[in-house]
This record gives sequence, structure tokens and C-alpha cells, in this order.
Amino acid sequence: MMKKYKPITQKDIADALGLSISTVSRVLNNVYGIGDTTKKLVLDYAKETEYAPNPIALRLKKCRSFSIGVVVPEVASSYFSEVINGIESSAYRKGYHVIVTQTHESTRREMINIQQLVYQSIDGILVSLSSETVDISHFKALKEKGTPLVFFDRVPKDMDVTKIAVNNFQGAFEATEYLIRSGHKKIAHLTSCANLMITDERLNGYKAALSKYYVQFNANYFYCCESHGNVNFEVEKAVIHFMSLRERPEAILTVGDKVSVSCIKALNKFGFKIPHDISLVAFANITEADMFKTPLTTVSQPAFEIGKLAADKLIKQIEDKLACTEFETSILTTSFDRRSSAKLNLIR
Amino acid sequence: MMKKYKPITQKDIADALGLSISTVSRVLNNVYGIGDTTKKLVLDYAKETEYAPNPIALRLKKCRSFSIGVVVPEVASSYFSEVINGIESSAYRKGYHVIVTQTHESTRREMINIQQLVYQSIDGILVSLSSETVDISHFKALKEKGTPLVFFDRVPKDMDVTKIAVNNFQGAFEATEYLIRSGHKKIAHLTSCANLMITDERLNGYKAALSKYYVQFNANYFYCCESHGNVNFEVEKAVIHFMSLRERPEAILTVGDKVSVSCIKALNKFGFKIPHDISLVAFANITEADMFKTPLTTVSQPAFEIGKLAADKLIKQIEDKLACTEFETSILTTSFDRRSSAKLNLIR
DNA sequence: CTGTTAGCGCTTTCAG
DNA sequence: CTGAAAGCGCTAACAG
Repeated sequence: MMKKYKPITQKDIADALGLSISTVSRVLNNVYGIGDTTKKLVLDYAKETEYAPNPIALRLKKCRSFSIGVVVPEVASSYFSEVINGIESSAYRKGYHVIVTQTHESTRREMINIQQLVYQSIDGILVSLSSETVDISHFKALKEKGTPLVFFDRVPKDMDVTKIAVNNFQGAFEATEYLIRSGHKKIAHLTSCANLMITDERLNGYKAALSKYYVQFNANYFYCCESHGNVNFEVEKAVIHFMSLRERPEAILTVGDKVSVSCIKALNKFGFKIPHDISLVAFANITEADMFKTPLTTVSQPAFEIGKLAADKLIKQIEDKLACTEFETSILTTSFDRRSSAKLNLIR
Repeated sequence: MMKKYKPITQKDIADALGLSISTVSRVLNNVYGIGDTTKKLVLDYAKETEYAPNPIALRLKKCRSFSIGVVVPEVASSYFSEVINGIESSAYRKGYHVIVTQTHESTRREMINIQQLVYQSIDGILVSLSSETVDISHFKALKEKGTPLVFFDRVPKDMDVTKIAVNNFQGAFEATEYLIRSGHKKIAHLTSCANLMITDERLNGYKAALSKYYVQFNANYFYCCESHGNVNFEVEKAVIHFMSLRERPEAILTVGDKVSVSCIKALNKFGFKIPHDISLVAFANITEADMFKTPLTTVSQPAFEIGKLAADKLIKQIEDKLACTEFETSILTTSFDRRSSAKLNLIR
């Protein structure tokens, strides 16, 4: 039989010292009004026996766990793993533990994870939506129940809640403008996650830049990957589509880590040289972007900062006594890293 | 005041139906011997009200949580994030939740995380040692207490426990042999994590290949990064060291994801061309290896498989009634992906 | 200043 | 077949 480790409890201390459990509890919780003698006695014995409170019992009692749940699509991503580091750095400092769960872009998994976290008496939840998710009623329900909740990056459209995001419109606008100003006119936009608001925002930024320079939006130059499966395959289809167009695009603005990487792979596979045959700018966080065959020009997000801020906001919400009724949206700025994947046809 | 969500309990059901809590419990747990009428009554009501058992209460009661803890150095790593996916895929299928924690290579964090996991009534723990860790008594204590425990990749040297690893010796041997057979004689070895057994094993594989081809081991060609801090900086120092040697090495065998990437960056920074000026083979899992300026030849590990296997072994250990006294070590094989970062000087 | 008691949600004897 | 009661470890009134 598996012997389970049985840590020392308050009862053990009480018995050993001939005190009552409540006295022990009070000492350990440093409650006002205990005799110095007993106090010392208990404290010493506790230290000696390496007493540590049982967090499970605490949770059951207080419905509070000093831990926060994180729900992300995927952990195997430069972006999300950096965000997680940011979350941890802040949470850890404030005495919270972090429980990370992945949805793998599935709404079902998202719901299960949320459900689980709630039942684990988690104090609050940090979410970046799965791409499959359209109906966000499970989050609305959560909010109704009073669970502190903060969204980041992939935030919901119509929900009044604390959100952390970047200036997606602006980021895409700048990238597109850069492409135009360096001489490209036929600029394709390759994206995914049709359901997500960030996808729209970026598309709008792209369109706005186009229209600022009187470039007509061409529906043939827009492709949105389903991505509920093999991204590589979808992206290859997109690349084939673009590159077999009569009016082949001169540049592509890709969105998303995976899509961007897949796009480069597909381009390589079909023998297109970057930027000779086609220019590329990626709205993505790719740590190794400068090591690629053609160092990749990117629009990237301050992932660590986002995580940190999200955790800060969440913990503030958790610790504020009053039910939170004001929800702010924080917008951080993206950074544009010009490398060499976009050809400088003619710089004006 | 923050209103906490109050899920429906067995008591609620009992009250509503005029039954006793124990009857409800029995129905819900499908215990032998309940009237079909009451059974149906309870079941229907439970479904209707979306009753779900409170896992915290279950943990407190049973000291069992159906969740397993994972302790890794870092989540922002292709290798570890893939391992985590493997763990999840297996755990999830068997009804376990996965709690991931990071040590950031700190022994202190490692101990805290372990401690926390244990107190969370975790059913078992999966560990890959932090590089700082030399003393593994905290793990030995864990084992004594009967906590199911499985190590992977960075496994401890002298501890009788279940381990999952790869043939590190063999992997390094093959890489070195490949380098030698493609005409390199002066082969440097750049590594980190001096404390880890895998570091030794790989070093030994490297040395063995050298000696097989009568190449003398040269201590100047070996550099082990401290890595408790800025890896980039350490690696730059190493590169400067190697490249300013009178007898400059013709190739480097790097070990580790971060070190390998940093090495390429440093080489780029100082203007050395790969493989023209120096050849490179990396013992690392780098998903974008084939997209680099010079596609990187690598020895890589089946990360997903490792995670899956580790979780399987752990869950088996958890579910086996008897205390586990036999500990197996599973050795998976690395794969060698020949790309173009090693020059083919003369192939014999 | 300290002890008694009840209860968080659940399982599990022990009675009936 | 079902109910009462104890207990997992802890906190928090309520008494003394």
C-alpha cells in the first residue's frame, strides 16, 4: 500500500503541548491576544516539527487558494511562454501560485479548464481566448459569479471586463505602411483565427494603411487560415493561392507565430526567395527572427510586460474588497523590428 | 463584497429531495445498494442542477487530487513545452490534470515548488532537475514519503527512481563522429549545466568519438557555461575564447537550446560564417533549425514522446496499489538531423 | 487570554 | 435500503 505522507497538523501540536487546537491556530495566524508563553511554545514546536498549514484545508474553509489560473491556447509559443513568465514574476512576488492550462484552441477544452480551475477554488483567472471560441457565455457566467477575470491579447469583443492588449490596428497599420513606403503596392494579408477580435483589428489596420495610400483592397490578397488542424497545410494552400494569382502579391503581411513560420517554410518549399521574390513582414513574436535565412521583419508584442500587467490587474481585483464594477482596457504598444525580409524597392 | 460562486452541494440535493446526505453521496458514487427510485431521483436532480463534486473537499478527504505536478526549469523552451504537451496528452486521457511549475534553474524555487505541490495533495510529480541543483535530498525525502516520482531528461545520478532519458552518450558520439568523418579534427564542445548528469554523458560521448578516431582531447576546446544568469554573455565569452585560440577549432558541438542559439548569435555578431569559418552541430531541440540562415544540424530528443512516457509511468505508479520498489530507466533514442551547418571538408 | 463548538463538502463506518 | 455521526485540517464565532 502506498504510504501517503502525513504532515504534522495543528491537532498534533495541540496534543503534544496540551493546548487546544484553536489556541494553536490563533498563534499560528498571529491573532491578537495570546499569552507570550504559549505563543513561544507553539511557535517553537511548530518550527521544530516543520509545521506547515495544509492548503487544501484552507481552500475548503476559505474558498481561497492564493493561486491564479491561466488559460492559454498553447504553451509551446514564444509569445505565450513569455507571457507566462511575466505572470509568474508578478504573481510569485505577491505570494500567488500560477496554474497554467492549455486549450489547444478548443472551446471545449477552454470550458473544461475554466470549470476545473473554478472548482479548484482558484482566486482568479487569466485568459487568452481559444481561436475556436465564438460564444463567450461561459466567461460571462464566470463574471456573474464574481470570479476575478482578466483577458489578455485575445480578448472578447462584447464583454465588459478587464482587458490587456496591444494596439493591433496601429501595429498592422505601421507594418503595411512600411511595406507601401518601401515600394510595395500588392500586399497580401495572411491571417488565422477568424473569430478573434484581434484578427479584425489587424485587418483593419492593414486596410487603413492601404487606403491612406490609395491602394485598393483586393479580396484575393486576403486569406484567413482555418487553423483548426494542420496549420502548415492551410498556409501552404494560402501561399499557393497567392503565388498563382495572375497579379502575384509583392509582399505578405502575416499574423501569428505559427502562421508566420509556416509561411516562410512554405515559401522556401516552393522555391520563392525572401525578399527577392516576395517581401514578408510578420505580426508575431518570434525570438529567433534575426537568425533566419532572411532575418524577419516583425511587429511584436511586449509579452513579458503583458503577463506582468495582467497578473497585477487580476491580483488587484482579487484583493479589492468591493466587487469590481469598473473594467479598464490597457493598450500596450507593439514594437516594429525592421530586419531584412522586406525588399526596399524604392524608398520615398 | 466579492460574491463567491457557491456551487450546488450534496447537502443542497439532500435538502431539496428530503433525503440524507449519505444517500445522495452513495448514489453519486454509485455504491451498491440503493433503491432505484431514490437513485433516479437524485441523479435527475443532480443533472438538472449541474451538480459537480467539489474537488477540494475530495482532496481533503482522500488526500488524492487526480492531478500531477510538473517541475521544469523553463517553459519557454521548445523542448520543455513539447514535453509538457506530451505529458498533458497522456494525463488528460487518463483523467488527470497537470500543474506546471518552473524553477528557472534555481534549487530554491525547485524546493518551493515541490513543497507546494505536495501540500496541494498532488498525486505524483514529474521532474527535470534545475541546473543549479546538486543536493537532491529533497527528492529523496519525497520518495521516502511515498510520493510517486518520475524524472525525465535531467535525471539525478545517484537515486533509485523511475527515469526517462535519451541516449545522451550515443547522441553526442554520433554528432562528433559525423563532424570527424566530414573532415574536422579540432572540435570544440560548448556546454552548460555542469552539475547535470546529462552534461557528463554528452561530454563522454564526445570524448569517446574523439578517441575512436585518435583525436586527442584538448581541454582548451571544452567550455562549460555557468548559465546562472546571462547565457548570451557567457556564450560570447566562450566563443571569443575558442576563436582567439592559436589553434582555432574547426567545429563546435553545442549542447542545449539556449546555448546553441546564443552560440549562433555570437558567431554572427563577431562576423564568423557558418559553416565557412566554423562548423556547428547542436545537441538541442530547436523547431526552427531549418529556417536559420545556415540550417542547423541537430541531435534532438523526442520531446513529446518523453512527456507521454513519463506521464504514463507516473500514473502507473500512482495507480498501482503496492508501493513501488522497482524503478526502471527508459532510454529513448535521439535523432540526428543533418542540415548544413557543418562543412563537408572531405568525406571519407 | 484560552477552550468549546460548529462547519467548509465529502466519504464512510455504524446503526437502524 | 437509508440515516446519523464522525472526521479530513482548519477557522471563527461564542463562551468562559
